[in-house]
Amino acid sequence: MEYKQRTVTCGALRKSDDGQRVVLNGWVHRNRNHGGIHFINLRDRYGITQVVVGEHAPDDVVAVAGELHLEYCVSVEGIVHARPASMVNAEMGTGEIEVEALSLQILSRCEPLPFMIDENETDAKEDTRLRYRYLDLRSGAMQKRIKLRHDFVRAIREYLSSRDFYEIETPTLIKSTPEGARDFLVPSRIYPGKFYALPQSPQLFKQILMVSGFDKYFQIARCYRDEDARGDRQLEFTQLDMEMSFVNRDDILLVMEGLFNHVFKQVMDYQLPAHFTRLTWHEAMNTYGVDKPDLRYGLPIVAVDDLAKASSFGTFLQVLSDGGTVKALKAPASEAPAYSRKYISELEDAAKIYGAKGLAWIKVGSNGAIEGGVSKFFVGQEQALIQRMEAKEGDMIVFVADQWKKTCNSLGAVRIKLARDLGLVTKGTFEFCWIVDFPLFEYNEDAKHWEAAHHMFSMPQVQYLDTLESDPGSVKGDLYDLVLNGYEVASGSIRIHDVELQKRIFRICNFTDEEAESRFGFLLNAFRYGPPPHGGIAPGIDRMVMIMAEQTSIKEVIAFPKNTAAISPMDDSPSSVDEQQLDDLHLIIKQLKKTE
RNA sequence: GAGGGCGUAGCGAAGCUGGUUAUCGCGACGGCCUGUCACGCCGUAGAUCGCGGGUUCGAGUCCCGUCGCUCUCGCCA
Repeated sequence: MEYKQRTVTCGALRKSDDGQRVVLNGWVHRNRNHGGIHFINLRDRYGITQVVVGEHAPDDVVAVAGELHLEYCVSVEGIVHARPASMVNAEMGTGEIEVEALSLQILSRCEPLPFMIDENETDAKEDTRLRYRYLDLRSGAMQKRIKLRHDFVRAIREYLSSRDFYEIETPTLIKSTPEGARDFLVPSRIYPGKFYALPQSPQLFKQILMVSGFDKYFQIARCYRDEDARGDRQLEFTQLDMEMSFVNRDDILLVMEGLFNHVFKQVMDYQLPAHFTRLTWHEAMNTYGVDKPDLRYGLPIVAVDDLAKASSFGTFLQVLSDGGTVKALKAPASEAPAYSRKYISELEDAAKIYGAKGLAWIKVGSNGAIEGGVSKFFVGQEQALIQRMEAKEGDMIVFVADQWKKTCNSLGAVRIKLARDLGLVTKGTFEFCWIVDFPLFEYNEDAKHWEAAHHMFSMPQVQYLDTLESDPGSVKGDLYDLVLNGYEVASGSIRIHDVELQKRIFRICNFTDEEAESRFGFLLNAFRYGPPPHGGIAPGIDRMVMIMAEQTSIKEVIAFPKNTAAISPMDDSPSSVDEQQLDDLHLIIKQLKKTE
C-alpha cells in the first residue's frame, strides 16, 4: 500500500513548529464532527495531536473525515498551526498546536470496539481486556507501564554492564530436577519417553558459570513454575538472575542496594536510602507476622506471654501450657472504622485465614481502664498491659494465642488489614528491607522428612556445620530475601561449593547419594574442578515493576499474561494438538475428562 | 482441593423486602451542528438477565446444581 510515512510522531509538535508541513501516522482516538468542521485526535505511542479538517479542506479530505471511526489507522499530511490562546488545551502536550489536514488516507479500518481505548485505565473487566489484549495495550495506562518495564530493565542492564557483569543466556530446555515447584515438561521427539523441563530458574547453570570463571553474571531470565497463579504470581515470569564469585553475603546486599538506588533514581527519579533496613527472619516474623513485612507503616506485634500467663483467661493459659505463644497488636484509635462488633469480626476473619481459632480483644477506655472482650481476665494488669502496648484511650488491643507460627501469621494478616482500612499505607513510597538468617530446613509433615526451606544449594551458616544432621530445625542459612512494600521481590543465598557438604544437604533432604548423583551429578562433577566460593540473588522483574507502577497484579505489567486459570484468553492456550503431533512425541493422552 | 466476591445489550453499571413493557452511561446505526478537545442535540436498533432445575399465580430478584471470571488459603525452594 502506498501511503505517506510519518515525519513526526503524535507527541512531538510544539508551538515552535508553527507553519511546518508534516505527516502523522496514527490511530483515531476521538473524532468530533461539528458538521462543517472535524476535530480528529490522532494517537500513537508518543502522544495525541489534534487534526483539523476545516472550511478550507479539500473535498476528498472532508469525505474521508466523514468516514472515520474510532481506532481507524490513518495517515495525515498537513500544516502545523499554533492555536489561538483561547483554544489552547493545557492538558495535552501538543495542546498549543493543531494540524490542518491537506490529505487524509485510511490505512486500515476498525470494527466497533469491545471497549473504549482510554488515555488512562480502561474500565473493561480483566477477562475482556485479556481477550482483546492488543486493544487493551493501546490504553495510556498500559503503554506507560510497558515503558516503565522497559526503562527498568534497561537501567539494570546499563548498571550491571558498567560494573563488569556479563549477560549470559542459559538454556530453557533443561533437565527436570526434583526440587521446588512442579516442572513444565517438554517431551522429546528424538528420545521416546524422555522429557526436557522448562527452568524454574537458571539456578544450576549460573552456579556452573561461576565454576567456569564468569565471576559476575546476570540474565533477564524467563522462569516457569507449574503452580496456581496469584495476583503476584504467574506460571511464567521474569527474573533478574544474578550470581557472583568470591563474595560474601554483605557484598551481594551492597551490590543490590547500589543497583536499585541507581534504577529507582534513573527510572522514577526516586531517591532510596543508601542502605536498606535489615531484619532477621525471626525478628520479621515476631514483629510483623510475615517474612515479607510492609515497612511503610508500623503496627508492630508485641509478645505478651508473661502478661497472658498472669491473666485468668483459660484459653491463653491452655495455649501457653501447650507450648504456644500469645501475641498482641494495638489497633490505634480512629474515627473510621470504629471498632464495632462487626469490624472486630472482620479482623477475626482475617486472623482465621491463617488458622487462628479466634481473636481476643480489649478496648482502652479513659483513665487507664480496659473494657470489653477479655478485659475481665486482666484485672490488676491494666497498667502493665497498656504500658506494654503503648496504648491510649480509644485504642483496641487484639490477641492471638496459638502455636508460634500461626500466631505470627494470623496477627500479621490483621496488621495488614488494619493498615489498609485505617489508611496507614503511604502511597508513592518504596520501603525496601532485607530479611536475613532464614532457617535452612523445614520439616515436611506429609513426607515425614526435612526439606530445604529455599533450595538445597544454600550454604548453612558456619556455626551450624557440626549440627546439620543432629538438629536440622535450628540451622540458619546464608540466605536473604529482599522485600519491598510487603512483597518478596528477591531471594538469594551464598551457595555451597563443596561436594561433600552438598551431599550432606541432599541426604538430610532425603536424597540418597545415587538419586543425588543422577539428578544433580553434573553440578557435583563441576564442583570437583575448583569451584569458587559464590552466591547470588534473583529479583522478580514483574513484581518490582508492578510495585513501582502501584499496581496489585503483575498482569498489569506483563504484555501477554495468563489468567488465574492458567489460560491466555487471547490465543486460547493451552489447546489440544493434532494426533500427528502426539505421535511424533510418542505420547498417548491417558484420559480426557471432558470432550473438547 | 477449599473459601469469599462477581456474572443483566458490544462495554461498564442500576435494578430495595419477588409484581406491568428490565433502567442508565459509553459504543453502534440514522439525522442535525464551523472551534471542539470525554463536543453537543434529536432519533433508532440492540438483553433467551451465564447455563440447568426448583419454589411461586408470578423469578433478574428466593432455593439447589453447574459453568466462567476474580481475590485468597493450600501450593509456589
